[in-house]
Amino acid sequence: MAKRDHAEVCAEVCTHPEILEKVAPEMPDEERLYDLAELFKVFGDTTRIRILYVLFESEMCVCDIAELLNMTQSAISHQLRILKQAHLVRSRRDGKTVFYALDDDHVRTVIGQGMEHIEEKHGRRKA
Amino acid sequence: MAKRDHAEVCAEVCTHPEILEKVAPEMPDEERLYDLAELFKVFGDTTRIRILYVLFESEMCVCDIAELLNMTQSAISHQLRILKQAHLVRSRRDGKTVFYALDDDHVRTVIGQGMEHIEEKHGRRKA
DNA sequence: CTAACATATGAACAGATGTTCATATGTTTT
DNA sequence: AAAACATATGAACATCTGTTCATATGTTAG
Repeated sequence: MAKRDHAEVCAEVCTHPEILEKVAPEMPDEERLYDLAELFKVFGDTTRIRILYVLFESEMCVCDIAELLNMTQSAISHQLRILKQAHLVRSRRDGKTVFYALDDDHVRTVIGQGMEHIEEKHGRRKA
Repeated sequence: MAKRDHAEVCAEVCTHPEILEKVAPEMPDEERLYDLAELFKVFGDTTRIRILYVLFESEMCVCDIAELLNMTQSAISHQLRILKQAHLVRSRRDGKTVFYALDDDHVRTVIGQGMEHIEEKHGRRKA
């Protein structure tokens, strides 16, 4: 037993294999982690972030959002669909127009934390 | 003044233009919003989320992470670079090995809120 | 210095993503 | 019913993203 698979050598040498055995069972299901990444993917687009910010202020129809963000109605509609599927916005129909609003308080928290993070790390004003 | 550009008709008709004027000035700089989206983009990948989760437990070297997630050392290293650029992890060298750890408490908060969100919306256990 | 090892990085490729364009759906008005 | 309007959606296209492969960098041991 002089040698094993080359790929596995490190795990036995470079640090503590007992950590691996401790951490592994603590990991959430693959599916949960996948869903979580999918959720953040939704936040990870400028257009969608801008839409969410706009909706912080008040509910709004597709056309207003498009006007406000200076984008196509189609583009906004596509993005709203994604936001809705992620349960970040909800919609309400009133005649011809459809109003969108934030669906969830987590949106504010998550975005707030994100903002705090970048202001702390990026935009250091003083020492 | 019977008609204007077709594209702008909606904004004057479908809802309240005064909202547009109220909301527009409340929007953060384009640059801030861009940075925010960039940050969430970093969270929006399964591999990186898994890395962050692993680091919840303890600091760890590249090789251990690769082993734990059953991925290439190269792939992990690439992702760690992205996480580091986003100030989500920091690294410390000890001889040949480099240890990575969470750089920020916002990471825990953001991921926590994300988890809460999906558990609430997705994984409804009962009515 | 050289060998061995842990990590980093550049190029390339496949797959995912956002916008546009054309058009469909659904609602109100006449 | 038809016209007008707000919104939704499918296909196509260009761009971005993550992994792999090969190799470079940096550190320690001999």
